[in-house]
Amino acid sequence: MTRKRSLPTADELRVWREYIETAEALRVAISARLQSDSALSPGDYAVLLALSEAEGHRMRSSDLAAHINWQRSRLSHHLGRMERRGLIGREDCVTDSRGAEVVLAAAGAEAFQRATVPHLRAVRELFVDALTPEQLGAAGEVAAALRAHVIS
Amino acid sequence: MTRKRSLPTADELRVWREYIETAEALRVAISARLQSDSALSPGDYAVLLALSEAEGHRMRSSDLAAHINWQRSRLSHHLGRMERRGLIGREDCVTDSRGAEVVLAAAGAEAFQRATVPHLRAVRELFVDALTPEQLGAAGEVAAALRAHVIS
DNA sequence: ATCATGTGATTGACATGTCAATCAGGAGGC
DNA sequence: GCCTCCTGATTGACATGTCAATCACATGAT
Repeated sequence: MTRKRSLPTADELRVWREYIETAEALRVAISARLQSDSALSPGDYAVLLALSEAEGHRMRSSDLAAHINWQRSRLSHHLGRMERRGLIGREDCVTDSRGAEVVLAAAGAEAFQRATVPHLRAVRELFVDALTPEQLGAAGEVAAALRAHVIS
Repeated sequence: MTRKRSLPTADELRVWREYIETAEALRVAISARLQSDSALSPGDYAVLLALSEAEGHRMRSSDLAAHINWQRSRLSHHLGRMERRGLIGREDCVTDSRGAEVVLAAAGAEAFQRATVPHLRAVRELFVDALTPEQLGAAGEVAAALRAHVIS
């Protein structure tokens, strides 16, 4: 009957705003917990998590960037800051002189240890506990549908 | 029977990651559309939208910050950049010499006009069209539940 | 070997965001 | 008036993020 509308209705727009603002508020809240529990930013945590799970607690810079889905230049800047704080180190790569290996430093491993349980607890308290099991399932489905649509 | 777990299960964690990463990916995708359609950032758009809807296309700086839910310092920095680009202007406030009034400039009004329809179309295409009506409703409920829980 | 081309990583310039400090002007008590 | 305290707004220092340019080395063709 009616042609497909090209613009969202007021209700659809309201849901969009709630969706995006809520996700942002959650991100901020979880970041704040992480920061106060362990003095790590979400970026620090992502890097340290990847290194902790890596063979020998070390990884090629490019592989690390791909693993956490970052641009290389972003990683390079972030590693510079993390290196200054003693959380990670950088070494030359044996098999490719262009390459750099990122190594988990002792302080980094310790900070990550300190961060992980409180962080997971925060995810549970702020996200999982806010939703009924049905809502949690729905959230997963919505994310999957959106992801499939955005990527394609 | 079992005590409440303090940490999320692997499934719960997976949903969390999908949720937060998808929201981020959507934010980036919508930003990119906005940027290429109108050379405006999401921050620019929020400011221009508020000014466009304001009486006389002008607003007190603090009111504007409260309206779009920004810290005052963030707004101040952003207005500085927008002023340099000629999108807005700043005038002294008549009733309070401390205050500043932010005014929509001609270039800002024009850029906003150019941005709004493509932006709404992008929201429809990337968000609304990705979801069934049931999923859209569920997304709204999930956001409401999370928001209520995070705020409290 | 040398040269062109591609790849790994860093860098610089800039936009964006936070926090704490500052600064100017209002508001009330005296 | 004058002093103190509160409030509106800006600023500076820094963390974070993007993009384009750069630089060094690897790789393959000749």
